[in-house]
Amino acid sequence: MTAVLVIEDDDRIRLALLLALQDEGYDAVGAATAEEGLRAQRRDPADYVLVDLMLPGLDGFECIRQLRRDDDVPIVVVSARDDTHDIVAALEAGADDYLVKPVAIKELTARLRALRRRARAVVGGPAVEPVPVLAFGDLEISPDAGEVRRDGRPVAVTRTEFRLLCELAEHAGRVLSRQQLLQRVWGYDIGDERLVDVHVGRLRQKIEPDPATPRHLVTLRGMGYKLQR
Amino acid sequence: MTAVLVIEDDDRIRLALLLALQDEGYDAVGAATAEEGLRAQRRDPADYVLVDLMLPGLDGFECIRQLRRDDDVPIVVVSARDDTHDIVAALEAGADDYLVKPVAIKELTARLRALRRRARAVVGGPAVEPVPVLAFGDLEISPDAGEVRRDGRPVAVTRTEFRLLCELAEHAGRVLSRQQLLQRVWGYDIGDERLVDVHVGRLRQKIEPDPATPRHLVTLRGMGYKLQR
DNA sequence: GGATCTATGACAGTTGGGTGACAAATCCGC
DNA sequence: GCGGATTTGTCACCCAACTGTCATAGATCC
Repeated sequence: MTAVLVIEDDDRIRLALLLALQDEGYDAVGAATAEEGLRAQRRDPADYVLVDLMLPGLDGFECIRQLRRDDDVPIVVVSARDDTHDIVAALEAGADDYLVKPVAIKELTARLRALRRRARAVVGGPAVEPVPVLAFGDLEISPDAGEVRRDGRPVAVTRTEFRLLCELAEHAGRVLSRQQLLQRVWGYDIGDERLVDVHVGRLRQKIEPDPATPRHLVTLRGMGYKLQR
Repeated sequence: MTAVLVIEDDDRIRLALLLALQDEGYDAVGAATAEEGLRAQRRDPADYVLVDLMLPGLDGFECIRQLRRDDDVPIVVVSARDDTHDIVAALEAGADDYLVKPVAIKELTARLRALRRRARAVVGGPAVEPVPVLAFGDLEISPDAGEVRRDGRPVAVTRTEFRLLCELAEHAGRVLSRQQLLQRVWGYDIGDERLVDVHVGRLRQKIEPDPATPRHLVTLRGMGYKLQR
């Protein structure tokens, strides 16, 4: 059965969603806080996660980022706030869809089905499907395969380096500030920005032909880092 | 460049969408009917398709089904109708997302990016998100990339110069007083206005073919500076 | 021609980023 | 569990690049 995790602090709404989803044939479980939800998803991963934005403690955005960090589960935001800023921020954080309360259960399930078509394409599909690769000149990154190659030869990078690289690759050509990187790779709200420098330095040692004069992973003084061709 | 096909019969809306998407760095093309859109997509497949539901002749639902029949392109419905029935029907027909007019362009592009994360896995999909560029003749400024180009060649500018340039570019064609620039670039309420001169001068050295007779970054004596084509 | 506004070169103080060293934390084979 | 290897985060130092100030020269207006 398809399992859905509903992270929502309002008991009435959570219950209503759970019942409606169960009516539609889903195996729905609830969590009242982000922390609880994250724990539940780690323990027993659902096929979809519904998350509210305004949660006590860890808020929805942070919750999304943390979910996304170690899971590719489709995430749908269900929020009372109908504000472009929130929508963009939630999607940037890693959400797949954003619905404004009150939601029609039929629409919700239709959107879940639409998401499944895409999500399933990743895991299922033909066995010999070409692994998606982001290429930057002589540099190749396969986020799904967890692999980095230079000139076709595999390069051993650590997990943190890999996440950092993926984050930069995902936004190739754009500057990402140290803050943004800390936020997206480490999930820190605040923290020592120099940490990013160190990992960028280490990454350069591995992926740049000449680490002293980076060609791909470049510094924009005062702004941040970016990955380019 | 990432291509978007916009299928929408209302000329005004189609044009507005095309312009907004082009501003965001997409290669956007339009079609006024479903038939025209289908033909365009077969001839020269875009990376995303935006489609209206109420189209003359073949309607949006049918259009989606036909697109879906021979293409896995992400499809986003942009419709004036905010009705659960329509939403469910469109998603069932094969659409990936559904937005209600009027759409915020920032939300639209955020949703396209979110879709890309999912779609990428299928066929390699669109590579990386395009980076918006402001163009002034031979001068290109890309706020997101933190990059300035002249005649296509990158120009190294410092952070302050870059901010100054972006501020001027954002209000292209309009005079900005030294006060305004100080306020917006430096955040000073008061301060030495000469400071602006110095940075304008440095910027000219870098972006003007002949810094002594500026063509883009011009002085309006007694008023301030402006950036023009 | 004088007053006012702008351009620019020089300079010193400051900032920002690269890097190596090191200790804590984590992983891994046994 | 245990011990070594690897990874991770913190720190401090150094250098290069950047910034703001000032003085002077040049341009423009009336």
